[in-house]
Amino acid sequence: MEEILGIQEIKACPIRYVLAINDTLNVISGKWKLPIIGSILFGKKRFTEIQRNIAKITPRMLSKELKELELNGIVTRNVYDTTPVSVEYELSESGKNIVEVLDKMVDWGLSHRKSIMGENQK
Amino acid sequence: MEEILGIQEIKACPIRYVLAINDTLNVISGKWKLPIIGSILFGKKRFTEIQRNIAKITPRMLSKELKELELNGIVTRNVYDTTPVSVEYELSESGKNIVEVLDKMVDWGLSHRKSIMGENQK
DNA sequence: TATAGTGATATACTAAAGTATAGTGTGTAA
DNA sequence: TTACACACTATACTTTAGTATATCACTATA
Repeated sequence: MEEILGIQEIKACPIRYVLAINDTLNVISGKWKLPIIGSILFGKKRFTEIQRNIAKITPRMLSKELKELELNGIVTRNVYDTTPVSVEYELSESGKNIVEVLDKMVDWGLSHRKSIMGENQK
Repeated sequence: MEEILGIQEIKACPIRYVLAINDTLNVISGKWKLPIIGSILFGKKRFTEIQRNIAKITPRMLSKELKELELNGIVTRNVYDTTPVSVEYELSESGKNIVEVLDKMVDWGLSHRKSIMGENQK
């Protein structure tokens, strides 16, 4: 029943629904966006802290992705006038809410894994 | 409150949660996977029907993506022994359930869009 | 016999995403 | 004054994703 509702929403399929899905995908797809979101999910962090948090990310990628996330309103960049300047990155409200999407993805991912295991045991 | 629950789920952050999110992302990211899922969401379809459904997809891409979706257990391929053979593609149960994830993505995408509009009007 | 449809595959290419490595300007601590 | 931390940027490169175009074996219809 719940599934049918979802289907009908997509069935109506106005362009803005497709756009909304794409917006969401753009925020979370790519190799580094999720790790970055994960890293600042429980509080603001500085550039180098995030970098230390995420194994193998290069400063180039971190800088590039943070800029993109900021531009898209997912991350807020706070510059403090200390010497030397310190910069903290934080999730916006929207950024925090994405957790709801991630939770659904975890649910689906886990149940899909289970269903595949079941197949293999047949 | 609901948000906090989600956060704590991720906070525990065992490797399999991260894997689950990645599984889900792999199913829906890329240029053609969502259009393909959309095309067969309301019933099985044949190769050429899907191709006609999705503007500008090449047979190479459709073939490649369908294979991948089948391998990942999202799509089922049914071959009928007619002359010439006809092949129908259909979403698996898991494939159908992904709609729940998509719905959440629509919700977040729309509310994020709204929040950004609000910013611009300040 | 020619033409078109079905369900693809092969080869070669371009574009986008990501990596490697080095370097910048500022300040602090030994 | 040497060395290191911070917050990056620049240049060049490789890898992956996606495109373009041609072709295949088969069959049905004109």
